Amino acid sequence: MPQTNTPTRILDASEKLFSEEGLQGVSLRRITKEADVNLASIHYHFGSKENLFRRVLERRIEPLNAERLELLGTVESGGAQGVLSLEAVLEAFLAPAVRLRYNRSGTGALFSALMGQIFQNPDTEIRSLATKMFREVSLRFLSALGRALPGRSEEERRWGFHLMFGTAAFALSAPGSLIGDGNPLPDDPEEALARLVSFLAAGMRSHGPSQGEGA
Amino acid sequence: MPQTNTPTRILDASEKLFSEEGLQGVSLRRITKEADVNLASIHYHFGSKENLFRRVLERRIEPLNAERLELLGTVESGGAQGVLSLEAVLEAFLAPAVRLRYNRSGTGALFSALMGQIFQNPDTEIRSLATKMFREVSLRFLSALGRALPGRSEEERRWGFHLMFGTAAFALSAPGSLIGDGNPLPDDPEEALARLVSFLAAGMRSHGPSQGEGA
DNA sequence: GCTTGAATCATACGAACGTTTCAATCAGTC
DNA sequence: GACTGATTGAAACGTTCGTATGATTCAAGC
Repeated sequence: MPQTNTPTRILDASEKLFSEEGLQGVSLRRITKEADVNLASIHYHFGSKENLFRRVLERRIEPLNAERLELLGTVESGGAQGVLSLEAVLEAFLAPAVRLRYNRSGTGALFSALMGQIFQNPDTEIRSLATKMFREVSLRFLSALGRALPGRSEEERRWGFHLMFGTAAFALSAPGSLIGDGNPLPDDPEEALARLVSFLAAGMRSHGPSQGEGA
Repeated sequence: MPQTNTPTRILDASEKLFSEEGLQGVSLRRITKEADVNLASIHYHFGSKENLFRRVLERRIEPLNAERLELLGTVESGGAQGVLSLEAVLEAFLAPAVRLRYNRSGTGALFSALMGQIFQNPDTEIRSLATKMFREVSLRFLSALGRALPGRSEEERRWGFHLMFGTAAFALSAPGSLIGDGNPLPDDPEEALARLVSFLAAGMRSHGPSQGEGA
Protein backbone atom coordinates (compact mmCIF):
# COMPACT_ATOMS: atom_id res chain seq x y z
CA MET A 1 0.00 0.00 0.00
CA PRO A 2 1.33 3.40 -0.95
CA GLN A 3 1.42 6.04 1.75
CA THR A 4 -0.66 8.61 -0.18
CA ASN A 5 -3.44 8.42 -2.69
CA THR A 6 -2.90 8.28 -6.42
CA PRO A 7 -3.71 11.90 -7.41
CA THR A 8 -1.36 13.25 -4.74
CA ARG A 9 1.42 10.90 -5.75
CA ILE A 10 0.96 12.03 -9.34
CA LEU A 11 1.06 15.70 -8.33
CA ASP A 12 4.18 15.19 -6.20
CA ALA A 13 6.00 13.32 -8.92
CA SER A 14 4.93 15.85 -11.54
CA GLU A 15 6.12 18.79 -9.49
CA LYS A 16 9.47 17.11 -8.97
CA LEU A 17 9.97 16.10 -12.58
CA PHE A 18 8.59 19.23 -14.22
CA SER A 19 10.95 21.16 -12.01
CA GLU A 20 14.00 18.97 -12.48
CA GLU A 21 13.64 18.05 -16.13
CA GLY A 22 11.65 20.85 -17.69
CA LEU A 23 8.05 21.34 -18.72
CA GLN A 24 8.47 19.91 -22.19
CA GLY A 25 11.10 17.41 -21.18
CA VAL A 26 8.93 15.18 -19.02
CA SER A 27 6.78 12.40 -20.40
CA LEU A 28 3.72 11.00 -18.70
CA ARG A 29 5.45 7.65 -18.65
CA ARG A 30 8.30 9.14 -16.66
CA ILE A 31 5.83 10.57 -14.18
CA THR A 32 3.98 7.30 -13.75
CA LYS A 33 7.29 5.57 -13.11
CA GLU A 34 8.28 8.11 -10.47
CA ALA A 35 4.86 8.06 -8.83
CA ASP A 36 4.52 4.29 -9.18
CA VAL A 37 1.09 4.51 -10.77
CA ASN A 38 -0.42 3.27 -13.98
CA LEU A 39 -0.16 5.32 -17.14
CA ALA A 40 -3.93 5.53 -17.57
CA SER A 41 -4.47 6.87 -14.07
CA ILE A 42 -3.12 10.27 -15.09
CA HIS A 43 -5.80 10.68 -17.70
CA TYR A 44 -8.36 9.23 -15.38
CA HIS A 45 -7.66 11.71 -12.60
CA PHE A 46 -6.49 14.75 -14.54
CA GLY A 47 -7.83 14.37 -18.07
CA SER A 48 -4.75 15.60 -19.87
CA LYS A 49 -1.14 16.52 -19.39
CA GLU A 50 -1.97 20.21 -19.59
CA ASN A 51 -4.59 19.96 -16.89
CA LEU A 52 -2.22 18.03 -14.68
CA PHE A 53 0.26 20.86 -15.06
CA ARG A 54 -2.37 23.41 -14.13
CA ARG A 55 -3.18 21.53 -10.94
CA VAL A 56 0.49 21.30 -10.03
CA LEU A 57 0.67 25.09 -10.16
CA GLU A 58 -2.59 25.77 -8.38
CA ARG A 59 -1.68 23.61 -5.44
CA ARG A 60 1.19 25.94 -4.53
CA ILE A 61 0.08 29.28 -5.90
CA GLU A 62 -3.27 29.51 -4.17
CA PRO A 63 -1.85 29.34 -0.63
CA LEU A 64 0.94 31.67 -1.72
CA ASN A 65 -1.57 34.23 -2.94
CA ALA A 66 -3.64 33.99 0.20
CA GLU A 67 -0.61 34.53 2.39
CA ARG A 68 0.53 37.52 0.35
CA LEU A 69 -2.87 39.19 0.55
CA GLU A 70 -3.08 38.62 4.26
CA LEU A 71 0.32 40.19 4.88
CA LEU A 72 -0.48 43.09 2.61
CA GLY A 73 -3.71 43.61 4.48
CA THR A 74 -1.93 44.09 7.79
CA VAL A 75 0.60 46.41 6.15
CA GLU A 76 -2.17 48.52 4.63
CA SER A 77 -4.25 48.66 7.78
CA GLY A 78 -1.23 49.92 9.72
CA GLY A 79 -0.26 52.56 7.17
CA ALA A 80 -0.56 56.07 8.51
CA GLN A 81 -2.56 58.47 6.34
CA GLY A 82 -2.25 56.46 3.15
CA VAL A 83 1.52 56.22 3.09
CA LEU A 84 3.02 52.74 3.19
CA SER A 85 6.55 51.55 3.89
CA LEU A 86 8.11 50.33 0.66
CA GLU A 87 10.09 47.72 2.53
CA ALA A 88 6.95 46.46 4.24
CA VAL A 89 5.09 46.12 0.95
CA LEU A 90 7.99 44.31 -0.67
CA GLU A 91 8.31 42.03 2.31
CA ALA A 92 4.62 41.16 2.17
CA PHE A 93 5.10 40.07 -1.42
CA LEU A 94 8.43 38.32 -1.05
CA ALA A 95 8.29 36.68 2.36
CA PRO A 96 5.80 33.92 1.46
CA ALA A 97 7.78 33.03 -1.64
CA VAL A 98 11.12 33.06 0.16
CA ARG A 99 9.85 30.93 3.03
CA LEU A 100 8.24 28.51 0.59
CA ARG A 101 11.55 28.33 -1.27
CA TYR A 102 13.30 27.24 1.91
CA ASN A 103 10.66 24.89 3.25
CA ARG A 104 11.81 21.76 4.95
CA SER A 105 10.33 19.24 2.55
CA GLY A 106 12.17 20.61 -0.44
CA THR A 107 8.97 21.04 -2.44
CA GLY A 108 9.41 24.81 -2.27
CA ALA A 109 12.75 24.66 -4.01
CA LEU A 110 11.22 22.50 -6.71
CA PHE A 111 8.32 24.87 -7.13
CA SER A 112 10.59 27.91 -7.25
CA ALA A 113 12.62 26.36 -10.02
CA LEU A 114 9.39 25.61 -11.83
CA MET A 115 8.27 29.22 -11.55
CA GLY A 116 11.55 30.38 -13.00
CA GLN A 117 11.02 28.15 -15.99
CA ILE A 118 7.46 29.21 -16.52
CA PHE A 119 8.12 32.92 -16.76
CA GLN A 120 10.83 32.37 -19.32
CA ASN A 121 8.81 29.87 -21.28
CA PRO A 122 8.12 30.93 -24.86
CA ASP A 123 4.76 29.20 -24.90
CA THR A 124 2.17 31.92 -24.38
CA GLU A 125 -0.36 29.40 -23.11
CA ILE A 126 1.93 28.26 -20.32
CA ARG A 127 2.84 31.76 -19.24
CA SER A 128 -0.72 33.00 -19.27
CA LEU A 129 -1.78 29.97 -17.27
CA ALA A 130 0.54 31.16 -14.51
CA THR A 131 0.09 34.89 -14.89
CA LYS A 132 -3.68 34.49 -14.57
CA MET A 133 -3.16 32.87 -11.20
CA PHE A 134 -1.10 35.86 -10.08
CA ARG A 135 -3.08 38.64 -11.72
CA GLU A 136 -5.35 39.67 -8.89
CA VAL A 137 -2.56 39.69 -6.33
CA SER A 138 -0.27 41.57 -8.71
CA LEU A 139 -2.82 44.33 -9.20
CA ARG A 140 -3.31 44.67 -5.45
CA PHE A 141 0.41 45.01 -4.87
CA LEU A 142 0.80 47.38 -7.78
CA SER A 143 -1.71 49.69 -6.19
CA ALA A 144 0.00 49.32 -2.81
CA LEU A 145 3.26 50.33 -4.50
CA GLY A 146 1.52 53.52 -5.51
CA ARG A 147 1.07 54.33 -1.83
CA ALA A 148 4.65 53.34 -1.01
CA LEU A 149 6.24 55.28 -3.85
CA PRO A 150 4.06 58.35 -4.29
CA GLY A 151 4.75 60.54 -7.26
CA ARG A 152 5.72 57.74 -9.62
CA SER A 153 3.86 57.25 -12.84
CA GLU A 154 1.83 54.14 -13.48
CA GLU A 155 4.42 53.12 -16.04
CA GLU A 156 7.29 53.49 -13.57
CA ARG A 157 5.47 51.41 -11.00
CA ARG A 158 4.83 48.68 -13.54
CA TRP A 159 8.48 48.61 -14.49
CA GLY A 160 9.50 48.46 -10.85
CA PHE A 161 7.06 45.67 -10.08
CA HIS A 162 8.21 43.81 -13.18
CA LEU A 163 11.85 44.03 -12.15
CA MET A 164 11.02 43.08 -8.59
CA PHE A 165 9.18 39.97 -9.70
CA GLY A 166 11.87 38.97 -12.16
CA THR A 167 14.72 39.52 -9.76
CA ALA A 168 13.02 37.51 -7.05
CA ALA A 169 12.09 34.73 -9.46
CA PHE A 170 15.67 34.52 -10.64
CA ALA A 171 17.17 34.68 -7.17
CA LEU A 172 14.89 32.01 -5.75
CA SER A 173 15.06 29.59 -8.65
CA ALA A 174 17.39 26.70 -8.37
CA PRO A 175 19.92 26.96 -11.18
CA GLY A 176 23.51 27.84 -10.43
CA SER A 177 25.26 31.10 -10.98
CA LEU A 178 27.64 32.22 -13.69
CA ILE A 179 30.58 31.97 -11.37
CA GLY A 180 31.42 29.01 -9.24
CA ASP A 181 28.84 26.35 -8.59
CA GLY A 182 25.38 26.62 -7.23
CA ASN A 183 23.11 29.48 -6.42
CA PRO A 184 24.68 32.09 -4.13
CA LEU A 185 21.48 32.25 -2.08
CA PRO A 186 22.23 32.58 1.64
CA ASP A 187 21.56 29.54 3.81
CA ASP A 188 19.18 31.46 6.01
CA PRO A 189 15.77 32.38 4.52
CA GLU A 190 15.41 35.48 6.67
CA GLU A 191 18.76 36.78 5.49
CA ALA A 192 17.81 36.06 1.89
CA LEU A 193 14.55 37.91 2.40
CA ALA A 194 16.24 40.89 4.04
CA ARG A 195 18.80 41.11 1.26
CA LEU A 196 16.21 40.92 -1.45
CA VAL A 197 14.03 43.54 0.20
CA SER A 198 16.91 45.93 0.68
CA PHE A 199 18.23 45.41 -2.86
CA LEU A 200 14.85 45.88 -4.47
CA ALA A 201 13.72 48.78 -2.30
CA ALA A 202 16.89 50.66 -3.18
CA GLY A 203 16.44 49.85 -6.84
CA MET A 204 12.84 50.96 -6.88
CA ARG A 205 13.67 54.20 -5.13
CA SER A 206 16.38 55.00 -7.67
CA HIS A 207 14.83 57.29 -10.14
CA GLY A 208 15.75 55.94 -13.54
CA PRO A 209 17.72 57.75 -16.23
CA SER A 210 17.93 61.16 -14.57
CA GLN A 211 19.67 59.97 -11.40
CA GLY A 212 22.97 58.32 -10.49
CA GLU A 213 26.43 59.66 -10.85
CA GLY A 214 26.57 58.78 -14.54
CA ALA A 215 29.09 56.79 -16.49
CA MET B 1 18.53 30.28 -55.20
CA PRO B 2 18.46 31.14 -51.53
CA GLN B 3 20.01 34.42 -50.47
CA THR B 4 22.36 32.89 -47.88
CA ASN B 5 24.18 29.62 -47.58
CA THR B 6 22.77 26.55 -45.91
CA PRO B 7 24.59 26.63 -42.54
CA THR B 8 23.61 30.28 -42.01
CA ARG B 9 20.00 29.62 -42.92
CA ILE B 10 19.97 26.74 -40.46
CA LEU B 11 21.47 28.92 -37.73
CA ASP B 12 18.98 31.72 -38.39
CA ALA B 13 16.01 29.40 -38.35
CA SER B 14 17.29 27.63 -35.25
CA GLU B 15 17.77 30.86 -33.34
CA LYS B 16 14.27 31.94 -34.24
CA LEU B 17 12.59 28.67 -33.38
CA PHE B 18 14.61 27.83 -30.26
CA SER B 19 13.70 31.28 -29.05
CA GLU B 20 10.04 31.22 -30.00
CA GLU B 21 9.18 27.61 -29.24
CA GLY B 22 11.65 26.52 -26.60
CA LEU B 23 14.82 24.50 -26.56
CA GLN B 24 13.11 21.15 -26.14
CA GLY B 25 10.06 22.13 -28.15
CA VAL B 26 11.69 22.40 -31.54
CA SER B 27 12.29 19.47 -33.84
CA LEU B 28 14.93 19.35 -36.51
CA ARG B 29 12.17 18.84 -39.03
CA ARG B 30 10.60 22.09 -37.96
CA ILE B 31 13.93 23.85 -38.42
CA THR B 32 14.51 22.41 -41.87
CA LYS B 33 11.06 23.57 -42.87
CA GLU B 34 11.69 27.09 -41.62
CA ALA B 35 15.14 27.23 -43.19
CA ASP B 36 13.97 25.51 -46.38
CA VAL B 37 16.76 22.96 -46.30
CA ASN B 38 16.89 19.21 -46.29
CA LEU B 39 16.65 17.28 -43.04
CA ALA B 40 19.99 15.60 -43.52
CA SER B 41 21.82 18.87 -44.07
CA ILE B 42 21.65 19.67 -40.35
CA HIS B 43 23.62 16.58 -39.46
CA TYR B 44 25.89 17.12 -42.40
CA HIS B 45 26.82 20.65 -41.33
CA PHE B 46 26.48 20.46 -37.56
CA GLY B 47 26.72 16.81 -36.62
CA SER B 48 23.97 16.82 -34.01
CA LYS B 49 21.17 18.87 -32.55
CA GLU B 50 23.23 19.68 -29.49
CA ASN B 51 26.13 20.96 -31.55
CA LEU B 52 23.79 23.07 -33.63
CA PHE B 53 22.51 24.64 -30.44
CA ARG B 54 26.03 25.37 -29.27
CA ARG B 55 26.81 27.13 -32.53
CA VAL B 56 23.65 29.21 -32.28
CA LEU B 57 24.84 30.48 -28.90
CA GLU B 58 28.45 31.04 -29.88
CA ARG B 59 27.51 33.17 -32.85
CA ARG B 60 26.00 35.82 -30.57
CA ILE B 61 27.91 35.40 -27.33
CA GLU B 62 31.40 35.74 -28.70
CA PRO B 63 30.90 39.26 -30.11
CA LEU B 64 28.98 40.16 -26.95
CA ASN B 65 31.89 39.08 -24.79
CA ALA B 66 34.41 40.96 -26.89
CA GLU B 67 32.39 44.14 -26.68
CA ARG B 68 31.99 43.85 -22.93
CA LEU B 69 35.69 43.35 -22.37
CA GLU B 70 36.57 46.26 -24.58
CA LEU B 71 34.21 48.60 -22.72
CA LEU B 72 35.45 47.36 -19.37
CA GLY B 73 39.01 47.98 -20.53
CA THR B 74 38.36 51.65 -21.17
CA VAL B 75 36.55 51.98 -17.84
CA GLU B 76 39.45 50.39 -15.99
CA SER B 77 42.11 52.39 -17.76
CA GLY B 78 40.31 55.61 -16.84
CA GLY B 79 39.81 54.68 -13.18
CA ALA B 80 41.67 56.96 -10.85
CA GLN B 81 43.83 55.19 -8.28
CA GLY B 82 42.09 51.85 -8.48
CA VAL B 83 38.58 53.10 -7.78
CA LEU B 84 35.98 52.52 -10.49
CA SER B 85 32.55 54.01 -11.01
CA LEU B 86 29.94 51.36 -10.24
CA GLU B 87 27.62 52.81 -12.87
CA ALA B 88 30.39 52.67 -15.46
CA VAL B 89 31.18 49.03 -14.72
CA LEU B 90 27.52 48.08 -14.87
CA GLU B 91 27.09 49.96 -18.10
CA ALA B 92 30.07 48.20 -19.65
CA PHE B 93 28.40 44.90 -18.86
CA LEU B 94 24.85 45.81 -19.76
CA ALA B 95 25.17 48.13 -22.75
CA PRO B 96 26.19 45.47 -25.30
CA ALA B 97 23.34 43.21 -24.20
CA VAL B 98 20.78 46.00 -24.22
CA ARG B 99 21.81 47.25 -27.64
CA LEU B 100 21.81 43.73 -29.00
CA ARG B 101 18.32 43.27 -27.56
CA TYR B 102 17.10 46.27 -29.52
CA ASN B 103 18.94 45.64 -32.77
CA ARG B 104 17.17 46.43 -35.97
CA SER B 105 17.01 42.93 -37.40
CA GLY B 106 15.13 41.52 -34.43
CA THR B 107 17.69 38.77 -33.91
CA GLY B 108 18.71 40.39 -30.64
CA ALA B 109 15.25 40.07 -29.20
CA LEU B 110 15.19 36.42 -30.21
CA PHE B 111 18.59 35.83 -28.67
CA SER B 112 17.62 37.62 -25.46
CA ALA B 113 14.58 35.44 -25.07
CA LEU B 114 16.77 32.43 -25.66
CA MET B 115 19.18 33.52 -22.94
CA GLY B 116 16.30 33.90 -20.51
CA GLN B 117 15.27 30.34 -21.21
CA ILE B 118 18.75 28.93 -20.89
CA PHE B 119 19.45 30.27 -17.43
CA GLN B 120 16.21 28.88 -16.11
CA ASN B 121 16.66 25.56 -17.87
CA PRO B 122 16.81 22.60 -15.50
CA ASP B 123 19.21 20.72 -17.76
CA THR B 124 22.65 21.18 -16.25
CA GLU B 125 24.30 20.46 -19.58
CA ILE B 126 22.48 23.30 -21.29
CA ARG B 127 23.21 25.79 -18.55
CA SER B 128 26.86 24.90 -18.30
CA LEU B 129 27.16 25.17 -22.07
CA ALA B 130 26.16 28.81 -21.73
CA THR B 131 27.87 29.63 -18.45
CA LYS B 132 31.18 28.37 -19.82
CA MET B 133 30.90 30.89 -22.62
CA PHE B 134 30.40 33.68 -20.07
CA ARG B 135 32.82 32.49 -17.40
CA GLU B 136 35.91 34.47 -18.32
CA VAL B 137 34.00 37.72 -18.79
CA SER B 138 32.07 37.17 -15.56
CA LEU B 139 35.25 36.77 -13.56
CA ARG B 140 36.71 39.94 -15.06
CA PHE B 141 33.62 41.93 -14.15
CA LEU B 142 33.45 40.40 -10.71
CA SER B 143 36.93 41.65 -10.02
CA ALA B 144 36.04 45.07 -11.45
CA LEU B 145 33.09 45.15 -9.06
CA GLY B 146 35.58 44.76 -6.26
CA ARG B 147 37.14 48.04 -7.33
CA ALA B 148 33.75 49.72 -7.71
CA LEU B 149 32.36 48.53 -4.39
CA PRO B 150 35.34 48.44 -2.05
CA GLY B 151 34.84 46.89 1.35
CA ARG B 152 32.38 44.24 0.21
CA SER B 153 33.12 40.60 0.79
CA GLU B 154 33.67 38.22 -2.09
CA GLU B 155 30.36 36.59 -1.19
CA GLU B 156 28.49 39.90 -1.31
CA ARG B 157 29.95 40.74 -4.71
CA ARG B 158 28.95 37.36 -6.07
CA TRP B 159 25.43 37.84 -4.83
CA GLY B 160 25.29 41.30 -6.38
CA PHE B 161 26.64 40.09 -9.69
CA HIS B 162 24.22 37.21 -9.63
CA LEU B 163 21.24 39.51 -9.06
CA MET B 164 22.48 41.93 -11.68
CA PHE B 165 22.74 39.22 -14.28
CA GLY B 166 19.38 37.73 -13.41
CA THR B 167 17.58 41.04 -13.36
CA ALA B 168 19.00 42.05 -16.71
CA ALA B 169 18.27 38.65 -18.23
CA PHE B 170 14.69 38.87 -17.05
CA ALA B 171 14.20 42.47 -18.11
CA LEU B 172 15.61 41.93 -21.59
CA SER B 173 13.88 38.66 -22.34
CA ALA B 174 10.79 38.74 -24.42
CA PRO B 175 7.96 37.31 -22.33
CA GLY B 176 5.23 39.58 -21.06
CA SER B 177 4.71 40.89 -17.59
CA LEU B 178 2.36 39.82 -14.85
CA ILE B 179 0.16 42.81 -15.41
CA GLY B 180 -1.18 43.92 -18.74
CA ASP B 181 0.33 42.60 -21.92
CA GLY B 182 3.86 42.60 -23.11
CA ASN B 183 7.15 43.46 -21.55
CA PRO B 184 7.22 46.93 -19.97
CA LEU B 185 10.64 47.58 -21.50
CA PRO B 186 10.95 51.18 -22.72
CA ASP B 187 10.96 51.73 -26.47
CA ASP B 188 14.32 53.44 -26.35
CA PRO B 189 17.36 51.24 -25.69
CA GLU B 190 19.32 54.04 -24.06
CA GLU B 191 16.53 54.69 -21.62
CA ALA B 192 16.26 51.00 -20.84
CA LEU B 193 19.99 50.89 -20.23
CA ALA B 194 19.94 53.97 -17.99
CA ARG B 195 17.06 52.60 -15.98
CA LEU B 196 18.70 49.23 -15.51
CA VAL B 197 22.01 50.78 -14.52
CA SER B 198 20.39 53.08 -11.99
CA PHE B 199 18.18 50.33 -10.55
CA LEU B 200 21.02 47.86 -10.20
CA ALA B 201 23.59 50.33 -8.94
CA ALA B 202 21.24 51.41 -6.18
CA GLY B 203 20.48 47.79 -5.35
CA MET B 204 24.12 46.82 -5.21
CA ARG B 205 24.97 49.78 -3.00
CA SER B 206 22.23 48.86 -0.53
CA HIS B 207 23.89 46.95 2.19
CA GLY B 208 21.80 43.87 2.77
CA PRO B 209 20.01 42.95 5.99
CA SER B 210 21.44 45.63 8.24
CA GLN B 211 20.24 48.58 6.19
CA GLY B 212 16.90 50.05 5.14
CA GLU B 213 14.19 51.54 7.24
CA GLY B 214 12.87 48.13 8.22
CA ALA B 215 9.43 46.63 7.99
C1' DG C 1 34.13 15.86 -70.78
C1' DC C 2 35.38 12.83 -67.30
C1' DT C 3 36.62 12.69 -62.39
C1' DT C 4 36.15 14.00 -57.71
C1' DG C 5 34.53 15.55 -53.43
C1' DA C 6 31.14 18.47 -51.33
C1' DA C 7 26.41 19.10 -50.78
C1' DT C 8 21.62 17.80 -51.08
C1' DC C 9 17.92 14.64 -51.62
C1' DA C 10 14.20 11.09 -50.40
C1' DT C 11 13.59 7.62 -47.37
C1' DA C 12 13.95 4.47 -43.52
C1' DC C 13 15.10 3.09 -38.65
C1' DG C 14 13.88 2.19 -33.86
C1' DA C 15 12.33 4.61 -29.93
C1' DA C 16 9.31 7.44 -27.42
C1' DC C 17 5.37 10.36 -27.26
C1' DG C 18 0.07 11.57 -25.55
C1' DT C 19 -3.98 9.37 -25.67
C1' DT C 20 -7.49 5.59 -25.91
C1' DT C 21 -9.53 1.26 -25.05
C1' DC C 22 -11.42 -2.29 -22.42
C1' DA C 23 -10.86 -5.85 -19.16
C1' DA C 24 -9.63 -6.61 -14.25
C1' DT C 25 -9.91 -5.26 -9.54
C1' DC C 26 -11.60 -2.99 -5.53
C1' DA C 27 -14.76 -0.96 -1.81
C1' DG C 28 -19.11 -0.33 -0.24
C1' DT C 29 -24.31 -1.57 -0.14
C1' DC C 30 -28.31 -4.44 0.10
C1' DG D 1 -22.38 -12.94 -1.94
C1' DA D 2 -24.22 -10.70 -6.14
C1' DC D 3 -24.39 -5.77 -7.73
C1' DT D 4 -22.40 -1.28 -8.75
C1' DG D 5 -19.52 2.56 -9.59
C1' DA D 6 -14.87 4.03 -8.94
C1' DT D 7 -10.23 2.95 -9.82
C1' DT D 8 -6.34 0.46 -11.81
C1' DG D 9 -4.17 -2.62 -15.22
C1' DA D 10 -2.00 -4.07 -19.71
C1' DA D 11 -1.86 -3.18 -24.31
C1' DA D 12 -2.36 -0.75 -28.41
C1' DC D 13 -3.39 3.48 -31.43
C1' DG D 14 -1.26 6.77 -34.74
C1' DT D 15 2.27 10.30 -34.71
C1' DT D 16 6.64 12.36 -34.28
C1' DC D 17 11.22 12.34 -32.79
C1' DG D 18 16.79 12.32 -33.75
C1' DT D 19 19.65 9.97 -36.55
C1' DA D 20 21.46 7.12 -40.42
C1' DT D 21 21.83 5.58 -45.18
C1' DG D 22 22.75 5.55 -49.95
C1' DA D 23 21.61 7.61 -54.25
C1' DT D 24 21.72 12.00 -56.73
C1' DT D 25 23.15 16.61 -58.01
C1' DC D 26 26.57 20.06 -58.69
C1' DA D 27 30.81 22.93 -59.34
C1' DA D 28 35.73 22.82 -60.08
C1' DG D 29 40.11 20.86 -61.90
C1' DC D 30 42.43 18.74 -65.41
